[in-house]
Amino acid sequence: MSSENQELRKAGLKVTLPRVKILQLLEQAEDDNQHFSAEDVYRALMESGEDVGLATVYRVLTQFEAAGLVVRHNFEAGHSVFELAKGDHHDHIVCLTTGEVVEFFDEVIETRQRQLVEERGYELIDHSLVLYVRPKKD
Amino acid sequence: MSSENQELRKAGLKVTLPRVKILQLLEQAEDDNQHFSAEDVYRALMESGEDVGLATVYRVLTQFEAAGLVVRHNFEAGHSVFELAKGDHHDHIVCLTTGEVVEFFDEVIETRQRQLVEERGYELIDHSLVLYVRPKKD
DNA sequence: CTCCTTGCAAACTATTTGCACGGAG
DNA sequence: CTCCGTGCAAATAGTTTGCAAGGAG
Repeated sequence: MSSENQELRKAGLKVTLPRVKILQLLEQAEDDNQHFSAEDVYRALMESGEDVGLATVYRVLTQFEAAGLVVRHNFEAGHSVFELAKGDHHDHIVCLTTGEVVEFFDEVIETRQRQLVEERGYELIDHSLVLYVRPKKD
Repeated sequence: MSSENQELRKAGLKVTLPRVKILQLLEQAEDDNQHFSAEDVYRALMESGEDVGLATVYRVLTQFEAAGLVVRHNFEAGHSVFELAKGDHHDHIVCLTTGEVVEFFDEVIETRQRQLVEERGYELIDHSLVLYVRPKKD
């Protein structure tokens, strides 16, 4: 019994082929390419011969997000990308030249954010930090 | 001769009614409401009796962005908001309860960002930091 | 069996573009 | 005058939804 099935059940979702396939795909993602658009997922499924509709991909990803299995990012306008929720929070560095996405976590920044928000009488619910970079030339 | 006209010329744009009106609107924005979607701008113009097409609003805002007069943000998926570029860089706190947007600038975070990117062999081109909050209940 | 899911197509939302006319310089 | 800029409608891109058929428990 694959672990995906249990994760799905735990999330209150029936174990169906599209859900299992999509979850597998996200879990098997290379370290350097863990961020997928709905199209990416759709294309990958097509290529491995799975006959899943794009609408289903969107539905499944949205359900996964609601269940906390997946996190949705909006690095750029016009489309979302999804990545498997690995429990740990992290922010992103997006390379404008190569499109590469690097994850990072920095306690100094995290702490400072909480402080700034507190000072202004708010409670920090979530945050999004994206650093857009280019390879250092020299 | 209004200052808007000069700003437009400096940006290499002809002085036309839609451009002047939109620029005025952005400049006259209240301190607590400086972030407009294209729809917001369009609606405001309609209400003041100006007959400008939504397509033109998009075109003008995009030109303003290219000219550096305006900055575009994607706080949430599905639509952009624009604010007048005031020269200074700042980040945003978005209240999930009231929709309010507060600007802030923190040197500790700014410095740290540059550091993190350098360490990884990149050059920081731009960044986007949005803190999503709720009013502190007590 | 009974719902939850799915595929497909149509619907939607935000934004962009083609085109002929109108206005700025 | 000569183009650039504009309004309108049609086109696009990403995402969502209605519906009837299919599948999980």
